[in-house]
Amino acid sequence: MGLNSETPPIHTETSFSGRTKKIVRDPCLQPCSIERGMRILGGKWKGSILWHLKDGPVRFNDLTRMLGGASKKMVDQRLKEMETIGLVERHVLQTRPIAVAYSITDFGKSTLNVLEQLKTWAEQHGI
Amino acid sequence: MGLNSETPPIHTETSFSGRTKKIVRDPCLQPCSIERGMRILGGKWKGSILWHLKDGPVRFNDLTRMLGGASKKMVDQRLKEMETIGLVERHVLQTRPIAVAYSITDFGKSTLNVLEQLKTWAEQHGI
DNA sequence: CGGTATCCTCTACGATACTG
DNA sequence: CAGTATCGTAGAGGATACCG
Repeated sequence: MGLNSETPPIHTETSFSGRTKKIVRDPCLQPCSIERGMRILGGKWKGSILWHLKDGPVRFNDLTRMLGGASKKMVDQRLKEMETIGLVERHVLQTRPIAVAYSITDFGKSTLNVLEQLKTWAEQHGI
Repeated sequence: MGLNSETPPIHTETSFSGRTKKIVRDPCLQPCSIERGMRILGGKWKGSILWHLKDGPVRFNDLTRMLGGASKKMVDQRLKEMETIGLVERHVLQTRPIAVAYSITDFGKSTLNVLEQLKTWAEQHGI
């Protein structure tokens, strides 16, 4: 699964319409694949979320607690982003009160190597 | 080389002084090492910079061109951050006009595994 | 060439309160 | 419980101009 299959070009276009200057510079269309990868995983809580889901589904509030410091709003936003990308899945459990669990997809699992390396690196260097 | 050797605690402290509410929440003091690692490497251009320096010193303007879309200001900021952390080194070449080259340190090289994994992942999944 | 300085916009993110 | 709504601020980051 992928988002697009070709290396996208740098897209820096400047158009003038009357006095209005509009610059189109899509931050995801980067020439360097590392940069593009970082745009997906490098967000503020994304790596951690993925990591905390690796051992099984986790419920929303539990997740926010695990992240220690992230507001519900932020976690919600990141989860939605990651759901549309296909990194995580959302499951509604029919209970009262309602419960929602998030799980990692196969695509999400494909990032765990990278994250593990990052974790190892961080720990080895006392980050 | 490391920044600190122990896992820092969550530091979320709320203090009231009169009417003023001040919340201390240092973004670098995260319980999850992945999150902390991301704070170092996950910044907007840091991974790419490191990657482009891996084959030898690169001059400032060349670097900005390689990054394709980053302003001089941004590159400058990132480089300074990364210099103080010890990821890169700055060398002034005595020429006219002046030339400055940046190189990767040993500590910087220690990140290349992670970045390589990220690159591979991104390319395999068409990111 | 390798930056600084200035200005300005936009959005990331936190706090807080509310809802089905 | 799992969000949504609203508001507010700090800072990220771009444009532009200037300098030794």
